[in-house]
Amino acid sequence: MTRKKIRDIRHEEFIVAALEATHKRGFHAVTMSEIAAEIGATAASINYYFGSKDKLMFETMRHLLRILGATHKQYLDVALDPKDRLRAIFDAHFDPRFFTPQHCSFWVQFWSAAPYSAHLERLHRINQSRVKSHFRAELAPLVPAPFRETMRRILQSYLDGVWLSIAQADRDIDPRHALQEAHALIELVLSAEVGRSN
Amino acid sequence: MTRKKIRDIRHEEFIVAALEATHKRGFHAVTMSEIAAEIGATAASINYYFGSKDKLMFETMRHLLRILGATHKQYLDVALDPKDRLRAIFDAHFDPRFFTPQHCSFWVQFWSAAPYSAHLERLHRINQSRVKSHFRAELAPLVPAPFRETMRRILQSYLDGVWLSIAQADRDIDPRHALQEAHALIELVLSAEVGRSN
DNA sequence: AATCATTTTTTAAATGTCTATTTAATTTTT
DNA sequence: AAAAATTAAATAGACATTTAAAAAATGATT
Repeated sequence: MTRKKIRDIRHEEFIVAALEATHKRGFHAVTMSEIAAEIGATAASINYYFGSKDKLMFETMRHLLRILGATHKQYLDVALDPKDRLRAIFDAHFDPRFFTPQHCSFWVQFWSAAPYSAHLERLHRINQSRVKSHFRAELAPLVPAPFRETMRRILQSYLDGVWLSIAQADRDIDPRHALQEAHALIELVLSAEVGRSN
Repeated sequence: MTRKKIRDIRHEEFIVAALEATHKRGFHAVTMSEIAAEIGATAASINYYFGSKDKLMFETMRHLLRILGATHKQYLDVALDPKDRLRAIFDAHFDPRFFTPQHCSFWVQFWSAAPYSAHLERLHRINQSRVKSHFRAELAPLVPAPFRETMRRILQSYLDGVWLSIAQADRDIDPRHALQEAHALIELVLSAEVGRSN
């Protein structure tokens, strides 16, 4: 077995700490010391490993995006038909491993911070177009071209909106319920009578 | 004519300044000086009129909520049937007076800041339940009870999601297009075949 | 109209706090 | 012994808020 390097262990620990501390205190309000305290370390060691607070936040976000991508891939691998593939996007976003208050909080704060940081914005844009092109590809065999973009934007806005509402609600959320509702929306979109838009 | 008090003039000026400056720099990054500079004033005068930065932000948010409420009322007043009344919620949110990059930015940042400020959270909760109960009331005559809550959450999440995407996109947005798409979603929701909700 | 006292508005500068980052030394691991 | 990891303390900059004084407006009285 490849013995884990301390560097890698700390990287992961601090990222988890950043998620937790940010959830508690907010993206901007959270301090280096608070994050470090989360794992009984000291602020200086964050800089030793990450270089700066911004870089830690950046890496934390990348971490979330990697999980999301990998989870999505898993669902795609077992999808049997076009509808399954479309569902896979929601399945990934609403996967219990991913769909936690901590993650939703961080995600929403990332959204609101992205327009003001070149690095975060780049990350955001990359993910946004990734999701967009997946939606497009999966909708292609299911929805006729003239309505496809409208349906895509509806689905994508809905997806973002749900995350937002989770980040706000402090009560615990049931991923299965969110997923069920997303599937209901998919049915709705796919059952749309062609010819009556607006 | 009631001559406007200086106090009222400044109140409005600073709120507009806060919206503009926050749009440029972000909710947390923006400084008192930047806001004041927006109207050629000085940071100290903000405190003279508002007491603190937090209070200015609070008042700015209240200002947005007042506009939203009033606009909604206008649309309700001319609504002829239940569907119009449902549309009125979207009409208000997507009204050109309201649906600007500045407003969307501020709104999204408010969302992400609310969980960490008792005052902002209260404001947020009030608005959230206001919108929620309007949706419920307007959907009542249009959608049978078993599906109503699901449909409401879909519509409401979609609404929030659109705002989010506007705050991100720096390109200008066409309110009419957003509205058209919202109306398409309403049609979709109302045309749902009862009995097939996955 | 003009003066002047009073109140309102505005500002420059001072204050004090908070916090990311750096540094230099210490502890732990290899 | 050398390298890696960790920390306490120092540094430095940013910024909201306070303070005390100046400037502008107000209005009553000549």
